[in-house]
Amino acid sequence: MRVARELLGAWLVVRQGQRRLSARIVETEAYVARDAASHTFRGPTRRNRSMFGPPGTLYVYRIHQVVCANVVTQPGQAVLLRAAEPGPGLRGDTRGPGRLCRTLGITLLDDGSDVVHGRVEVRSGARRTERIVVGPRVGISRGARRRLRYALDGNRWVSLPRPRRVRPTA
DNA sequence: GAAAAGATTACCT
DNA sequence: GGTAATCTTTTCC
Repeated sequence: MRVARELLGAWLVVRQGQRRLSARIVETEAYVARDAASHTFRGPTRRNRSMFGPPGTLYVYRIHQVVCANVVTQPGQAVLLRAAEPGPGLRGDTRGPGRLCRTLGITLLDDGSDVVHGRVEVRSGARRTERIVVGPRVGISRGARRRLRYALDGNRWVSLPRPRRVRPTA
């Protein structure tokens, strides 16, 4: 979950042919070991196999009609990218994990790729002075109370409901 | 082989 | 604020 905080402010860059779509990550959620809400809770399956890959692996899965993207931190653990602020020239809605992937063009084909050398790239950038807020995770029924959701305080691209509690330690 | 649930989103009242 | 859409993966018989 340390990585979940470090990813805040990082740039997500997707190569789309000649174009490069970029957005700045403003909201994440951590899914850790022995976490009942995690897809890895019941062991490896065909869907979550890339989540057991090495750190830096992209885990993309489908839910309902959309796909969501995660960055693997340790085998079996990952950080869900929930929202981002559109970069220069990027238009579209990137508020929410499904819309973020749709707007940036991330698909199931990117599942298992490397976020350093792959088509979908994460560039850690210097975070500004924004504070980090934490709150309960959303959209899940098990382990929802754990405060593993992180966001940049006051950023308008953070999805609702917004976390409110300012993180205790700087 | 059949049934249930889901890390969501959009649209209705 | 509540519910439906929609379909894949997982789970159970």
